[in-house]
Amino acid sequence: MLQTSARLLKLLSLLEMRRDWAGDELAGRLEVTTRTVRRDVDKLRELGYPVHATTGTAGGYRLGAGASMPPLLLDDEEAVAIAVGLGAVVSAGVGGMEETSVRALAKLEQILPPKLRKRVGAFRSHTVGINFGGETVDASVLTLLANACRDHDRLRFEYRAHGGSESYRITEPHRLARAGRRWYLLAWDIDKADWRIFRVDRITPVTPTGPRFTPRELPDPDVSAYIGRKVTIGAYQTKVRATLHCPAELARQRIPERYGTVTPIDDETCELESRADNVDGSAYYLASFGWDFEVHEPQELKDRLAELATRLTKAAGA
Amino acid sequence: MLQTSARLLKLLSLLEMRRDWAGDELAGRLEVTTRTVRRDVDKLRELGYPVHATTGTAGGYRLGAGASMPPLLLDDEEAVAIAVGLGAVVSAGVGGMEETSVRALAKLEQILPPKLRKRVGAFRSHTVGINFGGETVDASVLTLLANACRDHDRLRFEYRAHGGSESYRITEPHRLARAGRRWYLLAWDIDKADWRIFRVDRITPVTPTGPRFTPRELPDPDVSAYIGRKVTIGAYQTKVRATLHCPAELARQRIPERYGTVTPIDDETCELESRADNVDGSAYYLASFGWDFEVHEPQELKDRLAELATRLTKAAGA
DNA sequence: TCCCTTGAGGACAGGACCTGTCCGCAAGCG
DNA sequence: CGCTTGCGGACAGGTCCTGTCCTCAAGGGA
Repeated sequence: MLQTSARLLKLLSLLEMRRDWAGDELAGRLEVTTRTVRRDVDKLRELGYPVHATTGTAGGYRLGAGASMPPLLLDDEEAVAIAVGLGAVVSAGVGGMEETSVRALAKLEQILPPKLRKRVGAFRSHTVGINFGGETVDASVLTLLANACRDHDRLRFEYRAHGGSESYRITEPHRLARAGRRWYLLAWDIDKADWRIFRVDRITPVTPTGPRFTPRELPDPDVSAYIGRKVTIGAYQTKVRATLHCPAELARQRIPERYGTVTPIDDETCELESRADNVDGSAYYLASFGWDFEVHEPQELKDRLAELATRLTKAAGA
Repeated sequence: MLQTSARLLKLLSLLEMRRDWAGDELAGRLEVTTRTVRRDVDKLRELGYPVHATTGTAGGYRLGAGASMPPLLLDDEEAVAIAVGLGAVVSAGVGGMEETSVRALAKLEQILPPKLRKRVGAFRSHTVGINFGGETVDASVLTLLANACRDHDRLRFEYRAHGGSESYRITEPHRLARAGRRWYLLAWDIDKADWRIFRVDRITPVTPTGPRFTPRELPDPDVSAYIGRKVTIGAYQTKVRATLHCPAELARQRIPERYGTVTPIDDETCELESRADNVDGSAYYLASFGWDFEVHEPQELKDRLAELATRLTKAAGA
């Protein structure tokens, strides 16, 4: 019964929208009797979505957190907000779990009504990006690649090689992965008849995507490791060592374990050790804490800091 | 029929998961005949979710983008990724549409299974935050406040006033809003019997939330404007004027309209004018472009840059 | 061009399911 | 104690669902 299914969905949407609902209200909204509401609530429960109910004057229904994830019923604005937000996170590479985020974003964008997609696009172009020293990647390119991987669609794109020369590639995209601060695409290059790793920020995809292909066996089951091996230069290569003039506890609060390790020296200072792929990023990151610090290595970072200091001195004026 | 509804949901989930599905496959997954699959597909279409179908050898079903947003069926990982990502965006205040993002996040967290919620929490604490000069706000505090506003739950919290003194507040929370780089809560303070505006980063909420209350008429229908008027100090108050040593076009590419206006001076330089609430933020932002620049006002920003330059000189070592 | 594959959809029959109505019960709350 | 609100059994009429069978239509490959 279509009406029943639609009503169940609507009921779920109502329950997600507000926390407490009286049976009466729900019945009114759904245009059925309260008896039917009770039955529908039961159905949701049978489907595994725990709807709590309380009796008495202030009673009502309330959707709880269950064992599995219920369908998310978003209104237009929320959908746009998630697309924009997730896009910002993904393209800046913050938050961790990058691949999954891209997958989720791709899923969302695929079913996003065109009207909303436009709004997302408009927002992305007018929004201050999170850009923390590293290059950002266009979120729409990422979702396009993610979808092509998922759907085994052949992909054609312009690729700007390191030297600046452009080439036209026809590929069978297999995986999207992050290494360091960059996104990479692992794909089978048709013309070269071999696996290639492409930097996503150098890709300009050609739409529409091509015909479907049958996936090949990957050159290595652990794609991240494979990319990490192949893309030797750049990613998380340089060791950074610095003394921070602040208590270790404070530093630990501000600096996530993921970024690096903090070792106390005395009550007032501590040592930070981490790896960075991007000297600029590290420079801004260290500067942003507001503590005094000294960098011991790499020299490159010290040079960059000196350079930055010069620029800022000039910027501050006479 | 429960089975039918559940099957429709499962069908939708399958269609969201992969792009192309053969009728056979779907029938197998759903354990019904292909005839029933066809009928179910029809039902989805009637519900407004456009399912395209192609005949022939490479035929199959495919979910398209419709007029309205279909329910998002996320797997566990995707749900966690969205919660983490959106949390990062919201607490850093990037991406725009802050209020809606918080609403969406609150909705998601409310139905997030406890197991996943733990994973989200773990991730948040181990993750490098986006922290661009401004204070970040705890995403879980924000969602808690958003939910309290939505559900009209009384809220108790510890509040650290400007001077550092703590007070215990019992409030009726009404709205959450951003002004400048900060989050504010507009609430009715029970003890003071008046409206108060609280900075979210100074709030430590006490769980659980209290009993429900009936919302009052807001002191001003335009809450942002109201907060903007009341919170005179800080928010987007200072005018920033700087000369950038780069072509105007380039600057316009990097600097979103939202942040400020760029006026060309000559082919090599341009002027940037914007407003900032946060001198630190502006300092890092300007520095991050990699162009030479000079700040004309405010003096505070120049001081900060000079200070930063000193620190960086020291950091770069002898 | 022909044939195979795959989706579309009408007809049919048996059965499952849904809904509204009526009613007695239980649990909060004042 | 009484009011409000949710719970759920029973019942009857009607709707809807499913599998089966069959004929078409539209791509794609040989």
